[in-house]
Amino acid sequence: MERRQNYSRKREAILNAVRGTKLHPSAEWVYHELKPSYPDLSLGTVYRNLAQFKSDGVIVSVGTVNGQERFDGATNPHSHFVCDKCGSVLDIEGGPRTDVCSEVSRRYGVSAERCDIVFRGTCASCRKKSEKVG
Amino acid sequence: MERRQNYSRKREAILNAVRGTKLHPSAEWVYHELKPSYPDLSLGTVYRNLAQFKSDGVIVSVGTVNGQERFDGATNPHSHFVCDKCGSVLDIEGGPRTDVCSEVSRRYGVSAERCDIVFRGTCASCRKKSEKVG
DNA sequence: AGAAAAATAAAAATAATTATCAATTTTATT
DNA sequence: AATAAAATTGATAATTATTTTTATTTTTCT
Repeated sequence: MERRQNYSRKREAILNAVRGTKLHPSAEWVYHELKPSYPDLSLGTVYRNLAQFKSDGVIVSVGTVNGQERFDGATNPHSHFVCDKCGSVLDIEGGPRTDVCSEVSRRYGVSAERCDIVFRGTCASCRKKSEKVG
Repeated sequence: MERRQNYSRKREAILNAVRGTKLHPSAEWVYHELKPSYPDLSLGTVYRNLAQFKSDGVIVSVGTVNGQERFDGATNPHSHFVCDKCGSVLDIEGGPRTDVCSEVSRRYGVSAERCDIVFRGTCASCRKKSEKVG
């Protein structure tokens, strides 16, 4: 008989933590989020499980922001906005991504399976702060 | 009188190394590329100058591939393809990026200045290799 | 319950990047 | 060309994010 997956409490909690926020969290964030409820949680476990989820396609990597990899529990095709000032990540809905992927695959002879679109600039909140100061 | 920039031999060589390749190199790559011609070149100098160029907008970051930041000396708007197997990065020309940026800025109240589109999958060369093996 | 397999904690190890600082190179001035 | 001032560098240490290791614990199977 084949093994079940996801049969650890902590593994479940890690996945739920990623799915339960719009913050596109880092491993560190997940760790600190769960530490109160799971006092013996280890940071290595968070990293190990996030890597597993990512390679299983259960979660997705948004890329590296300020040196830390950020994750997204929503796997439906969408883009992201990253604030260069505070590093916050925002979901951007829409966009004809699968079309573009097959177009690129054909034109360049590659096999483009995913297409990550990342907008960068200043988020609304940081824009307000800049106005007040400068 | 104001200071000139770029008045170091090594700094110039670093910029030329990035501009002179389509490989979208990492700091390490640039270092090994220049080491023969500049035997006393230090890796820290490469990192320091790449960071400077990047913040000056003279070069651009393609993002992190296998834990290493990759750079592009071409700053004209274009997208990239990253091979998940070998980590090679390919330029993808075209795409209505500035339009999309202002659209996103308006819709989400942010200030999207750049839009990085990264395709991921398997490159032509790695596809061939897979065919031979599997 | 008890054995086998998988997952974990804690700590050490790695790898990429950044900071430090004395020495060198470059530029400006004489 | 000599010199002073400023910027840049090499070498090394320090950080930081992430991965690996191993003994122990948890989970599943019987």
